[in-house]
Amino acid sequence: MDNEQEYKIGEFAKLVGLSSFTLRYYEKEGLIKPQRNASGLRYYTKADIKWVGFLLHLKGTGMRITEIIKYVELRAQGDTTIMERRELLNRVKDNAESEMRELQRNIEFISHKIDWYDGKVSSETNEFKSLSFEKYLERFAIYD
Amino acid sequence: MDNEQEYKIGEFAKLVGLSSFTLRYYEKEGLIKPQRNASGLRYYTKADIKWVGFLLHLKGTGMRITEIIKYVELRAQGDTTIMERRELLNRVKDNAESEMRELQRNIEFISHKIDWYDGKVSSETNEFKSLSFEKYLERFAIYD
DNA sequence: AAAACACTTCTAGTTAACTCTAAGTCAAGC
DNA sequence: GCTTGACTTAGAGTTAACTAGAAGTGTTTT
Repeated sequence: MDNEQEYKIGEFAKLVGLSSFTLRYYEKEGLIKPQRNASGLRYYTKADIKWVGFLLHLKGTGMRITEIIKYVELRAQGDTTIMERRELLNRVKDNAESEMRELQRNIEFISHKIDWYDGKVSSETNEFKSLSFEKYLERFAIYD
Repeated sequence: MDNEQEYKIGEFAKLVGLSSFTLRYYEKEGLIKPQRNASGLRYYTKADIKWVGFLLHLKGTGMRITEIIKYVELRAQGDTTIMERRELLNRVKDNAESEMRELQRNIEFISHKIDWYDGKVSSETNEFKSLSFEKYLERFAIYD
């Protein structure tokens, strides 16, 4: 098993889609701890690829870097913090889910607007009262 | 019909959930054009409530203010820009939808993690290889 | 041995969308 | 008539997460 492949910061950056700047920044913040070789150069492994993948998933749910740091610190404290970590993730998940419902509603709204542009919405099925909205826009258009 | 209710900026701000600062900022950017009374004070109407609602839906799909301004300008140019506006909204919608799929994936990931914390994921059904992830975290936890 | 890349610390700039202050005037509501 | 709120312009501050540059040294690759 040649599992012990090591990557220098530049290669690793390309691999995970982050810049070297960002990787050093994350390290300074405590999010990544690459190893060092005899000359002091950073080396990243396949485990780091997974870890960064995890980071990006957390970030993708809207979790702030400070929260991710908190998670990492809790993990470092061992098994006594398992419930706390679970609850942290649960809060993050709840937030992400309500963000998603919100996004869904906004997409629906904009879809109706597009349908209106396509002439697919008749005035009797027009939930969003586009016509009065358009009337507003007409007044709006008067100005400059 | 007492439809012609008018609101001063402070009232209106509370009504739509924005600050007076933000309303003046939006106005400066060209997103809102409230009317003025004889003394020069801004007055907002019910049409403005709808308009701000629309704005917030657009903003909620990730549309930038500069894009919303572009939309407003297109509308002011009249019916010849209808297709352009439709396509603008369509691009915004596509972006929002792919953002939503991304968010969905991230939520799924985090849900799996929570399940793992709950001990609900057995090692044979573990798609996300949490165990090796945890092994990584163990190594990670070595460092202070 | 030269080019390309990595190391350090420190510091400053970027971006979007606000958010607020100053300073002085004016209007509205009780 | 006093308090609260609105008006103006101009400009500074905030936030998060990068992003970059200087300046000088060391390492790796070709």
